[in-house]
Amino acid sequence: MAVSKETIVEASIKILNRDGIEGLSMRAIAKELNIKAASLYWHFSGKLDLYGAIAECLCSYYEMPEESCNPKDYLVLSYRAYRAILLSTRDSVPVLENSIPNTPHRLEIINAISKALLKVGFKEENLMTVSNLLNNYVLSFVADECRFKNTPLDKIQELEKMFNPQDSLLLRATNDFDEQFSFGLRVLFAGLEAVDICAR
Amino acid sequence: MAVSKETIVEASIKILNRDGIEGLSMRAIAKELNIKAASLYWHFSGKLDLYGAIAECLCSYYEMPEESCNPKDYLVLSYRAYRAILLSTRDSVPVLENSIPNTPHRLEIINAISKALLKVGFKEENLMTVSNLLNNYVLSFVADECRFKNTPLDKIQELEKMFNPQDSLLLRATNDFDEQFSFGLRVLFAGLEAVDICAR
DNA sequence: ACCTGAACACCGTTCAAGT
DNA sequence: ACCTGAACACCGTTCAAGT
Repeated sequence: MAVSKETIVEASIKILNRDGIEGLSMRAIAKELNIKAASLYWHFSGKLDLYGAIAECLCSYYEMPEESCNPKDYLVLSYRAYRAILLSTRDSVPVLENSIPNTPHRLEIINAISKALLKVGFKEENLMTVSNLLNNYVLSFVADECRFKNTPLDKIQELEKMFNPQDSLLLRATNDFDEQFSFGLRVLFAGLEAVDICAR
Repeated sequence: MAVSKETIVEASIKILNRDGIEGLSMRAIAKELNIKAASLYWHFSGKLDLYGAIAECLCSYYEMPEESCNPKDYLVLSYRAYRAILLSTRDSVPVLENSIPNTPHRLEIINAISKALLKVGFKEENLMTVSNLLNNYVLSFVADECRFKNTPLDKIQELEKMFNPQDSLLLRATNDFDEQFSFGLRVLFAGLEAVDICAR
């Protein structure tokens, strides 16, 4: 049974979750599929092309919120769903960052969010700036979140002592990631409205 | 004449500016200094240790703004200076991201900014959250800025057409990076105040 | 104290050749 | 259409040995 783009992507995601992006070598993917690394180049032009396919697959699981509700809630729900996808697969952030969002599902997400941003009242000329700001927020938040979750407790306490010689404020602050993520979103939306590139 | 940690870092920065982080291999650094790659391991425990030293060196050029002016201006000037350092050396962002900020100059910057954030009125329990938000903003902004500047014009126009079938709004929006950077900072500060984790 | 040679265990990618 | 063997040009890191 011949492999396909789909089975290669599937195997890649399996390896990502097991070994992280460090372990995602062409040879490792090939081994997972019982073929040789060179064969992968018949399906993909190179590693970045494969990253693009992985990212596209991840984004295909994106659950579009209901159109009906008000556009601001829609945006918050969109970004929550975006984060959920990023959290579902280990090291998804560098995969997304190193691939161009020119595939159907990724463009669909971008378009849906762009439309909602315009509905909320952001000026069209600021659309790219605003969506970049929000996109970077989500990506860097999740990257930090994963780094934190993959750091052993003693290392964290070591770092804590450096930044805050008193006591462990850091841990208390960073424990609830859902709440922290929502907090950041509130900050960004409030800020964007206040700086009145918003029409209303 | 034997090399030292300093000359190794110097050579590394030279290579970064010339070839980017892809070109910064242990062998390339050694060649630049007319030694062999294995020798570097007498000075540094590994590549991440070297990244830490490069980051520390870059941060030593940080120009602390005057203490006297009001704390909010101080913060804006701090983040501008931070961005200036990141822009001064190619691919500095991944170097910073992959090293632990436990060296003197980096801690100095973190402490100075923390103090200013508290002065502005942010609650101590939110200090880490707020400074992470701002730090991530600067890093991801500069990463995008560099990506944009290193992308040939025809590639950019190709992408533009994908996101905005009408015309080239993107280019107009992203031309002035200084202004864009300040815009993002204004958004974040306005948002942080509005979400009233700010005491005043 | 500082450096090297040689090796180990890897990478991504190419390409003629196989079926 | 799909895969392989073999090679090319690299990596980071270790370690006994040299001066």
